[in-house]
Amino acid sequence: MSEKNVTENFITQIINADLSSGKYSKVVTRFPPEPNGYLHVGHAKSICLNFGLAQDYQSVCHLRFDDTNPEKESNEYAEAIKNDVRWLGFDWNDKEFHASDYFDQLYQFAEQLIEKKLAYVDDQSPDQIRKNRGDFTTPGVDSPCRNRSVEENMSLFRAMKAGKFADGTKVLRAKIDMQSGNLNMRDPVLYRIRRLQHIKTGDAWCIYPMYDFTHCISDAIEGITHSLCTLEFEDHRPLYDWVLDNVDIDCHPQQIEFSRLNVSYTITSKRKLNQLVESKVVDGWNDPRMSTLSGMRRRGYPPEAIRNFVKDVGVSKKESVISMTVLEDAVRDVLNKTSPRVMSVLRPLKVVIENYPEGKVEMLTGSNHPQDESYGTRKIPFSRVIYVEQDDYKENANRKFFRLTEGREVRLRHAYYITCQEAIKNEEGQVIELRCTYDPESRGGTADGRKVKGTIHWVSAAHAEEVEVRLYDRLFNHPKPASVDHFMDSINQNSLEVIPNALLEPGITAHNEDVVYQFERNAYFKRDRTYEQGKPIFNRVVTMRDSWAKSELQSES
RNA sequence: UGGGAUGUCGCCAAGUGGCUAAGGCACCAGGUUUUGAUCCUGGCAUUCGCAGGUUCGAGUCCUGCCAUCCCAGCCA
Repeated sequence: MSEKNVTENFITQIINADLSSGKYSKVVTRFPPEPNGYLHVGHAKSICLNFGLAQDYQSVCHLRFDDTNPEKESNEYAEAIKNDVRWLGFDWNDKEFHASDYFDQLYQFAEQLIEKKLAYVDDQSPDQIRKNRGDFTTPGVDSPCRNRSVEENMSLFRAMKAGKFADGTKVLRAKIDMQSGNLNMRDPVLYRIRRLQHIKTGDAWCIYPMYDFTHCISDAIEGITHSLCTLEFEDHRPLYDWVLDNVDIDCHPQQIEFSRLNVSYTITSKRKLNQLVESKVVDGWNDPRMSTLSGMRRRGYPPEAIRNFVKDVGVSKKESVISMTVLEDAVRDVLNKTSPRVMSVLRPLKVVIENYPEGKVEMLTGSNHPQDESYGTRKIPFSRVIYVEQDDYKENANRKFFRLTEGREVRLRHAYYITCQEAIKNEEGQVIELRCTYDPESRGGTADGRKVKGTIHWVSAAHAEEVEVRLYDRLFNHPKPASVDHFMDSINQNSLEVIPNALLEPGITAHNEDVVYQFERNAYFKRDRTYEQGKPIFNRVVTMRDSWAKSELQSES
């Protein structure tokens, strides 16, 4: 991968052309969330694009809160958004702005439009406005208020601002074209009356500007060069340009649309995400299964992995759904390089090593990372009674099974060769214990040139720590849950499996509480810091590739 | 049926008329390995939504058709 944050795409081509033609000498971008919810993967694409572009062009990206609708906005969301952007690895320095910073200027520009006979106050009800807008095949009908005089419009608009009218009784509209094929151009509403506390301006205003009027002007005021947004705003671009063309401002940013990021088996709609939270299907907005940045953070996804993922996926105008495997691969790629290795047995099966002295404890040395010596080594206690994974024993196993079965010898990771002598069953016929013997000469290497196919992990019974482990799987069964009629019906009922008493080698939970570990031969896990009572909890970040399990699955079917 | 957009391998995505259509993920086959992980090697679109046309030459240009997505908030 190149050192660039953003790989070449149609937007960088536009920027390069603008730079070489001399249209701009620097680029300024912006990430403009409305503080009315939590950020999710989809936002990650916009963040990485806008901030990444700014870095690539030695420039700046503004963080601008699009706070023009006090109805759903809160400071709590704004703080969470800032936290998430920082976590993702980006910084806006002192370039934090709010659309509300421009309310005065916006108001002046609105009066300008009135003076230019390009805006008017409309008395129609929302219902009448909707009816008169027409539809795809029917042209709109001019409002009876459309030809009010400049003076009348001005005094009416000032009266709106002064709070002389009730909420919803009047709006300021742009006078464009009620016949336009683009419904956004059929005299769009510019200002509405709404008596609500605003997170920044309190009750200073009772009229609030609409997105289409605010966004372009905010961009222009801040000197944004390239205003990047998602595809659904394509139809708004003519209006974006109309406003800037008709208002006295000497900056005209270019709006460029790209396709949203959709990931298979996930949902990013704010409404639906909220439904998951409200119905308690998940454990809050930061549930490790959520597509929110806070969820991915809690899950243990490294921010670098998300950045790499977004970069891998690219930027285009094609509507797409990226397979979750691409995200998982990006997560594994980072984790493989950065996670210390550790041994943990999730589903324990007792093993007694008959020829190992009772009461003896050896401290064996294990490397913390097989490919990176800088991670060092650690001491792991070994004794007569250990636990291995239930899956690592199979009765009457064939030659392809490299693990334990009667008479077969395997390597215990970082320890000795053991041979399974006997499996002890309970009354129901389940194997509850293995009797094995070990080869004292086999510690640390092949003693006599004997090779074993399998190496399995283990923990010493007397030393292991009990931990709770949570195994997460995709939240939905359907690859495009957003496309089904009732998305709640496609929820994967097995998206969380709790293992209350897994066993972890000692010495791990006492320190480095936020590192992601690889439980060898198993998966990556990160300590859940939202629960502090009781035994330590580990969330599974992502599984490892498992070609054995895959081939087993195939041979079954 | 109005307006706006998009169609290149299972999923993304390069390609801007001229060598045999990049790359990643997935998948398949081997090799290394004290993780059936990692790593390494090889395979994986005679063809670019379809049909015509222009051209010595077209995924790239033209015409027509088809498919999909977005738009009728005083949301963003």
